Amino acid sequence: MRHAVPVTMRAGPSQDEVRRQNLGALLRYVHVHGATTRAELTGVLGLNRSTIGALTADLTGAGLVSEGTSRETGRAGRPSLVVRPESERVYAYAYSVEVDRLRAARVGLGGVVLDRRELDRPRNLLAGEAAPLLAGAVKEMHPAVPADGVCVGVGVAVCGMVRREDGMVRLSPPTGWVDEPIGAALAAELGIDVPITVGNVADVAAFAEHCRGVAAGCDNVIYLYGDVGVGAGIIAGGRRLTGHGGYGGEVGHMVVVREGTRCECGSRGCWETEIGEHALLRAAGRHDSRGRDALLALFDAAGRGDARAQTAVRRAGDWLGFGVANLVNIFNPEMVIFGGTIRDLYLASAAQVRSRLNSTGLPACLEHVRLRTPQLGADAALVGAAELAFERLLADPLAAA
Amino acid sequence: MRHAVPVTMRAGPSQDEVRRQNLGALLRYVHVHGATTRAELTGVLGLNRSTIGALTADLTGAGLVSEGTSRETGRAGRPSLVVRPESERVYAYAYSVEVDRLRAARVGLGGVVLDRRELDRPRNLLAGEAAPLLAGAVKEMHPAVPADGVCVGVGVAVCGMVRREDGMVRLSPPTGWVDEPIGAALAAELGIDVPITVGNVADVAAFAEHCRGVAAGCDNVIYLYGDVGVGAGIIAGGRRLTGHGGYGGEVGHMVVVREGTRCECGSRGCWETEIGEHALLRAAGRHDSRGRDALLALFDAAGRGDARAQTAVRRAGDWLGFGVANLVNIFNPEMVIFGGTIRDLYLASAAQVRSRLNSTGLPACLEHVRLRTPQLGADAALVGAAELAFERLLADPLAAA
DNA sequence: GGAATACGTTGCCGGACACAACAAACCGCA
DNA sequence: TGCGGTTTGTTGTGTCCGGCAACGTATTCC
Repeated sequence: MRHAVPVTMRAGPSQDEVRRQNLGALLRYVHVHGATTRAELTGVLGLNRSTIGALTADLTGAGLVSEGTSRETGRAGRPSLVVRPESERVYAYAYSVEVDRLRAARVGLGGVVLDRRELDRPRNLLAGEAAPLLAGAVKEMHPAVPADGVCVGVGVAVCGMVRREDGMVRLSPPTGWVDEPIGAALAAELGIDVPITVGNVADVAAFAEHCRGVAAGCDNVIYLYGDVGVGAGIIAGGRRLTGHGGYGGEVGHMVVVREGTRCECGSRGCWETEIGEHALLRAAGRHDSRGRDALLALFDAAGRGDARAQTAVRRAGDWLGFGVANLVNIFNPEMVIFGGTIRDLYLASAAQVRSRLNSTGLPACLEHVRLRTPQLGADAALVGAAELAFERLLADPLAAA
Repeated sequence: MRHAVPVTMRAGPSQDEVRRQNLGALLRYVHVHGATTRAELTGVLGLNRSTIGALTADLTGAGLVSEGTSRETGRAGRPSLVVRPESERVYAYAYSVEVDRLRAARVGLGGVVLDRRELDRPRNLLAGEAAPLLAGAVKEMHPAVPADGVCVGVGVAVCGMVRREDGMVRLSPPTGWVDEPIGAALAAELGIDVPITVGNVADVAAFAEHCRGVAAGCDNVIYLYGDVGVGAGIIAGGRRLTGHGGYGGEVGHMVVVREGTRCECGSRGCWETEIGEHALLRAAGRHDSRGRDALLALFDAAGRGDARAQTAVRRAGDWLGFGVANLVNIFNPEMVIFGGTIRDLYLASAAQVRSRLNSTGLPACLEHVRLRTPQLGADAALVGAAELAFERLLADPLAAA
């Protein structure tokens, strides 16, 4: 008996899909690389001059890009027109829900942060209460939007497990959220009729670094992100690894000590019980402190020679290298990026990380791994969240504009 | 300073690429699903009747498919022509290099094994010596090939880490291979001028199960494969996870016990030191035996109530569930398949596996996971290896034929 | 045996890109 | 300042591909 035939089998693209893809490729290029001459686009996209001309005409007509004369090139020949993204006019709203902060930004096409608001987030603030605050920030930013501005979408970054299909936050120990429908709540609160996409912080930060950060051009990347817990955004074969439900990348709950410390997730010995914020502060005897500042103070103390702090940091660095080695063996990535608090831990214990990585990783997998810290800084989550929204535009520029 | 512009940026497909993709989609469909009526193809591929007609005409002209009248359908109307793959004429050679066996097969388009040879593999047989044997098997099979037969490629499955770019076997503890260029050796030995693709056994078996086995239609799959060691073939987002160099999926060397048993890879406490063949036999006190038969005898003894065997099996089952939980948390797959000796271990200790998986896996990740055993049996590696070779044909049918 | 149904085939159409020819803009040099 | 060389934008033409509609054909049902 033959199994059920899948309803959709990807056939090749039809005529107009070719056009959509080419428009998307052109727009994506100027979105990622900034203003670009038509001559350069011809070379990079491998299309004919006339085709590039037609594509830019379409995009200009839709108000997504504008053309201008280039600065003097110093070379002979007619100067090529420069295509630049309409960063001021075409934008997305980006949110980041963090442990103790709510952040909102208006991000222009091309990845520029045009405007931003930040609020403290009281502990135990649920999605239903956070949504009005976030929507309020947007309303505050609204007057600065040009009259002909067009919002192409909303992206949200949350430090938790997000169901891909509807943006439900299934579990987020740092914020205390369990099954909080932040996507739906925001949709109800914001009047505007644009799609809302929710993603995990580590995922979107990885996405951002892959688009326009250290990992540009790398198709196999693991981005470790630590706040209270530890998560990963994984790029495999150039695409985000989301898993079936959208929960992929929960490396913080990879168990590394069989009957180890109890974890918030209910299991024991998870990786984050060894390299997370709590673990480090506890190991250093600082049971009462918490938060990123406390962690930085700890690293600082270790740097200044505090023996107990040093022991705790080295131990955590060793565990960091251990987990990274496991991930490297599983994924064979080209680059591992240490973000959030993990960045600080890595910088404070690079020797331990490398040592353990080299002893535990398979030689072949270690050959081309580069260990890096993020390039985009604190805005990575916002830029990445906006990137989620822009994806829809880039997939079909004319329809979304 | 802007980073270096990537040399290639995927533009949309050109005109003839559309044709290639549609030809590939049609050929892939009949390759995977067997003989199909043109009417059904019209529905599944979403193309017009006339287009399907033109595509099949092209493929028929290239000798890749043939058309015939269908059996009576019982429905009114003119019966649709049936498109079937030219399984007898279009074929690939598939090899499998296992611990103690060398296997070769001629696999027809559609995935049918047309002919096969098996040889014992003496321990310590290197690639340079294996290649002539494998080539000899092909020469033996040659007389049975029809006069107008066309070989579209060669695929090789090896139980080890394979460099993707050139098919070099970097490390294969079971066979004792280190940096053995099996791809190049086979290319030199076989006179035929066809591309040779080498892959890891677990990878190709996963590929086969994803194409035409239990995992058909599942886009996020982990296929665990055990022989002496343990590896995984991983399908993420519908595509094989190869990693940067091709070494992805080495889950057997995920360390689960920090300073555990020494592993052949040089590290300690790797997962396969707890669930591999050696580990099981050792734990059951059967230090002198080895190989799959010994393992089956062990499971048999456990099933009959042998206390020591039961303890060993349950313990290994628990570790199996433990590692699967880690992988499920990282990948959020839709299905986990237990193949090779891991299949037997799973069947002998399903209760332990599930119990540990449920206690260690994150609830959200466990929601839709299905645990399965392979559907393709012992031929999975050969069929999968052939699939590697067919991939090139399916990507551009007319050029490859 | 005729009506109904479903399918293959053919010719035509519009969309998309490549190509070639021409026009435009810039540089360098005399 | 003027001219050739160079590079690029623009426009018209050609080719390819898939959709569409009309027609012919093969089968079932009544």
